[in-house]
Amino acid sequence: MIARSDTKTALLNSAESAARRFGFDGFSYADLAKDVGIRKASIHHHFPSKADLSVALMERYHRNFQRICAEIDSGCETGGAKLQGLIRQYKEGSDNGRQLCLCVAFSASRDSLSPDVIKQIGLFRGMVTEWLEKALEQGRKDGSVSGVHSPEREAVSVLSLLEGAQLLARTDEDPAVFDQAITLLTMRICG
Amino acid sequence: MIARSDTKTALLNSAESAARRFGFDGFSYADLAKDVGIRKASIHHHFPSKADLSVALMERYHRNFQRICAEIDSGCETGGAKLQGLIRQYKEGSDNGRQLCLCVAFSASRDSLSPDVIKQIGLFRGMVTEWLEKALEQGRKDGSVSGVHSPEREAVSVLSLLEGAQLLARTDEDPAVFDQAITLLTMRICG
DNA sequence: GGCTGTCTGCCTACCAGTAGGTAGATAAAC
DNA sequence: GTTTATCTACCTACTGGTAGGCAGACAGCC
Repeated sequence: MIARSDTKTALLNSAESAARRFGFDGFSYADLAKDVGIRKASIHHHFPSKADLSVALMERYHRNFQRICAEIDSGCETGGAKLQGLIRQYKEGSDNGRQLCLCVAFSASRDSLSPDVIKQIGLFRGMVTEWLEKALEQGRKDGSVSGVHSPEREAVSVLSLLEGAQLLARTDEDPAVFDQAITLLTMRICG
Repeated sequence: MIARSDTKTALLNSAESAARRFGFDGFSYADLAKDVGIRKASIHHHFPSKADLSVALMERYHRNFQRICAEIDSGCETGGAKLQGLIRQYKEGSDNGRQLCLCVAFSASRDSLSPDVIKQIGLFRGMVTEWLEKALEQGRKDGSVSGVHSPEREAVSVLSLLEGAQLLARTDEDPAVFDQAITLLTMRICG
């Protein structure tokens, strides 16, 4: 049994890529079917509804991102270095302005989403915000981030800046715009 | 002739509201027709295609926003006060987290958009960025904004923060999230 | 004044294509 | 012999868009 459910993974991969490029309303089961190479109806076997698929998408995205955050933690000494690590992640995630973070893509179509997906977006943001708060706190203590007053409030603000930067870079499909857009953050990272 | 084209305005109003709530792919001609009270086909008389409608939407949005910026300019003394004015505008524009700036809503669906609309988004952002650059420059000179080093780079970053803040506030439909999300900016406005 | 042609704004009726989703069959795997 | 993964064939609802008609306003002209 090489792959109990390669198809399921292939569907998630295809759906994630499509959602991040076209948004929640911008891709269909027919698109996925063509991409993965099975019939449209067969997708319903793996994900009964588009809402189920979206939730599964967010859950996987959440897990992956959590793992990446842990890797940054273990690979970086200072709070500033950790912030740099997350910035790199968001920049790479935007694929040179060709796509968005999944929760940015979903947020924009909020009112087309199922309540479960909205809940997942909240959980994801909560996880990232908590991580950012710790990194900022550490950066304040070790002097690698300047001007930190309220790690809690600023964590939300940093996330907001990163998501906004992806959005701006997306319009021009230009990674340089991303770098410029996060100036308010980078100018404060010392080490 | 009370109204040569009230219908056209009504269509633009309905479409703007829908686009900002559901995104570009989240509203249809049928929705607009029902909302405005004419038949779906009649919309094509005013806007031959959805691309035409979207361009008209962005143009009107651009003009309105430009007027608002001018009003802020004439009503505020310091650079910091002008920034506060723009922040208020973005917060009010998000209608307590129930909708987004039109160009945020459109950006997320970029690959479903016509090239003309993408161009319009660029023009809008250029206009706001230029305005922000002047406000930051002024704030540096009059001391109402602290830590300004490169008004040009930081202008893009401020816009990115404002758009990101709308996005975050949207998920929870909570205006308090917006306030928290712009901390990186407000902590630097002195007067 | 009345006549005529044009323009505006809307209508009904329709198109091909696509959306997400369902029913039921089939064949292989455990 | 049930479970798993897929298929064909279909459904209803809706997508943006088109064709053609029609009532009223508005001009210029006699």
